[in-house]
Amino acid sequence: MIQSKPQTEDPEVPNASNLESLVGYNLKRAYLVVQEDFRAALGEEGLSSRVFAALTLTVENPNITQSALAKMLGIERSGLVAMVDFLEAKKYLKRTPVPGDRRVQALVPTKIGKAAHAELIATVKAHEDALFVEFTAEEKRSLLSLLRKIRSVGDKA
Amino acid sequence: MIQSKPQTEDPEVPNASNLESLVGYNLKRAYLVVQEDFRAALGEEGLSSRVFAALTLTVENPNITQSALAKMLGIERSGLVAMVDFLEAKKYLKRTPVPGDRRVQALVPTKIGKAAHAELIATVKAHEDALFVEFTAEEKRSLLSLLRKIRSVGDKA
DNA sequence: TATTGTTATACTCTATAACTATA
DNA sequence: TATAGTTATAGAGTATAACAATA
Repeated sequence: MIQSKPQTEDPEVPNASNLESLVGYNLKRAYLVVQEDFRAALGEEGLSSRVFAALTLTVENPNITQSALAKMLGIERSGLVAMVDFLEAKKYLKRTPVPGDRRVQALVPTKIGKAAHAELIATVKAHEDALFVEFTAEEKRSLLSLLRKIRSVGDKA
Repeated sequence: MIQSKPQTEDPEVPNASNLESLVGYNLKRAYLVVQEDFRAALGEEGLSSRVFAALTLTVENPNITQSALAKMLGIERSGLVAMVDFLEAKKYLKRTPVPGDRRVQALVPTKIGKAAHAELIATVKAHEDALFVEFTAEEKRSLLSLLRKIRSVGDKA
């Protein structure tokens, strides 16, 4: 007969839900915590984390194409259009014609965009430093390493 | 002057993007890998991870109220209505009146629901076992522990 | 007054498919 | 034929606000 009482395989968390032993569930819950703090740190008018990521990669890789950027972000190119529209409207980058292939629009960060990005990076790093203040350096290293390992599993699939 | 070349604070990943050193970015990317594999494991007609979580907590906590369930899942009670509708339509649970408080609809898992849940749990655990086959037991323990620690930080905020 | 479940509504993020202009 | 960017559209997931019934 099926027990209705909470079961667990994790002896360190007595009576925990089955969900507590699942990486997927814990990843989602943890992500939401960090995401919410990210939003709070950047404020009401702040960039979303996805637009921040797009700006970061553009500043780090000037003249990147939208297709290449979408690939780096792991999203479809169609999803990038509105983000690039937004960043261009803010004068953070320019769509720029590429000599030799008139299909391509390279993304070039502006001076304003680079300055804004430098400030944003500082703000975001401060938000994570504050949020993870109870984590040792070794714990943060370990966490990042394990998360990257999950991504590498996904790359093979 | 601001450098346009990729910067990093992580000496183990030379020339990595600033994004690689951010927990939030890595959490999201890792979550998407696991989420995609979850969907594939449960198939085209399978439950979504959120509905699976709702069913799991209902089976583990029979007679739970919708408000309590929403709180456990970390979502608004309005968001639960469609999920409970779906699970009730599948005959996995029943909305049941509670004597003494006619506002409340307790959620009671059916025999069908409990059996389906037992199978689902097995499928989901198999999907994670396969996905994390390259992870040592210690790595999985460490990962779960660190993710729970992030959640506990969120609880305080 | 407060709470439970509900509805209506809207917003974010994302994907798919089809279009255009090039190549 | 294939690719880059774009548009239109739709779906999942979630939140907010308001409501009726009940406490």
